[in-house]
Amino acid sequence: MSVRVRFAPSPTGEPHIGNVRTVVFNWLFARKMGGQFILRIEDTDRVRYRPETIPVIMEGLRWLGLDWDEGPGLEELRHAGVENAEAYAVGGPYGPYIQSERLPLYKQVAEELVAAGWAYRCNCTPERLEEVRQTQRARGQPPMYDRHCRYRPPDAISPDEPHVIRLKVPLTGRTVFQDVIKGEVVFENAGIDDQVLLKSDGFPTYHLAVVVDDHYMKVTHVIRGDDWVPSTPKHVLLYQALGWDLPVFCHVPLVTMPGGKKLAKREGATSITEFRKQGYLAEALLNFLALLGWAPGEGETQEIFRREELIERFDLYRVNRAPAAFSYDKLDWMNGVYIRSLSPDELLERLLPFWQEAGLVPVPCPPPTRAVLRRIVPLIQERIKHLTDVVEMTDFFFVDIAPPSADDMLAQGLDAERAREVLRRTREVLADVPDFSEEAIEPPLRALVEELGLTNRQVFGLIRVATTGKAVSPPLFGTLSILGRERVLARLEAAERQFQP
RNA sequence: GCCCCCAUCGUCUAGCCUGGUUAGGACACGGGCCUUUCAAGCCCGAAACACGGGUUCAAAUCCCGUUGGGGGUACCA
Repeated sequence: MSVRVRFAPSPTGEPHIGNVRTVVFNWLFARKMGGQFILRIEDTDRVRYRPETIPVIMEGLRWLGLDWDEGPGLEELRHAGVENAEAYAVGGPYGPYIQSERLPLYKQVAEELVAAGWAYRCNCTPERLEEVRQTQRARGQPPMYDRHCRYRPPDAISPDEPHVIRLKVPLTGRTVFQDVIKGEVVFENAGIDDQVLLKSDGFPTYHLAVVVDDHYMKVTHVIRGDDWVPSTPKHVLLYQALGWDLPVFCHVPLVTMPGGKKLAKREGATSITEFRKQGYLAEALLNFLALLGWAPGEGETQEIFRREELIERFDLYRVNRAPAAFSYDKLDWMNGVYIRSLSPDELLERLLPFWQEAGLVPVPCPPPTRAVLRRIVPLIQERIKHLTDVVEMTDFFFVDIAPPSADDMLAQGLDAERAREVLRRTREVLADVPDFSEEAIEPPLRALVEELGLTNRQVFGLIRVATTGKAVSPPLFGTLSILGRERVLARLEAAERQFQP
């Protein structure tokens, strides 16, 4: 039987990076096993529901290269109010893939459970429930539903009045399940709450919906975050009540923030959209995420794995049991590695939107500008860790700079008189070179250093500040060449004027 | 509180299952080389088996406990 796994986000916002890592494991496992990866939208929480996040979630997955074999089709996406639904519709033989489109199914299963004595109706008010919990807490007891309605006559609550349906958890015994990375996990039934399966608004809770859908969608491996472990016995009970085969459970450890603390906005990106905006490459993020909690083992020290290599080597059974802290440092390094591995043309394509976003390059990019960009790229390729870094590093190519302060230009220890001389002589030399190519510029400039009896650092440093306005810039000769004679001479002159009394 | 999970350098990890390693790699960090700045690259360095008991000739590896961390405890997922 073919492996079938799923990612089932709740459209209440963008999944945080820990969830995304879990998706990566699901996807990798499906691809590795030649199985199917299913996308299912779990929109059963009507209070927090935000339909506009559905396409955002899908865009994120696509950007990362995590394609799904089955998922919401055209009609369901339109029902959900997704604009441009055609762009996202995939469909599949076990749809619908949006839970709000499957309500009758959940209702039917819940009623079957009631009829079979595995569930019961409950019309306790939220107020009563809260009261019960309060007193339990006060007594130091675990807060659980007190099963008030469980012991009322079956016809005490009419199917027509508002009520919920709860799972009738066995009072004794234990529920056991096997987990791919944890092994056997045991729960005492006495500690398991009579979970609500069907809410009073007719929507199922996660617990009912996930079991029903995973069953009917023929999901073979439930790979999800560790936080679901305590709910799993409820699901197991449901499978048993329904007489359905259990899927293989695999609870992967959670991802924490660098400090080891819970994932939270604040410091750094937490969603795919944010990483994308901050100039990370999809292939770098994928590589990084795959290695967060998983390693090929067997003494392997390689860390850079292309998508195909990840698929080939990924092993669900080797996923680490301990939680992993997200490391922006390591991601940044890896992003740099991927940036450096790109061809200059490819890098240019990736960089273009960031230059445009910053307003440095027009949209669309005119061919002559593109030619200039193509010359800039090799100069900055090994100097950026994020695509966004290019903006600050190259802005002086596109906009006029203010003449640098005298202080900035004297940072290399020259006095004003000397600095003026250097700038003047540089201007003379550069005015004379036959063409403004890097090759034509470098030798006379080096000769000038000799002539003035100064160091490379002193002379080139000054020229750098004068022409780019920065103490740190791409390599000088290439930079000057791209800037062009006219602008270089003008900036040198402006810089020189800074020393006029 | 109760339940569940987890524990190797600061971080990600290899090693653990099938006890015997100078406990390996990477990021970050420190130093050096290269060098027009910054990077990149190369070399070197510092850095870990949480603690306590067992079992054993031998424990990072197996068992128990402690501590610590995380998760769950909703008509959220």
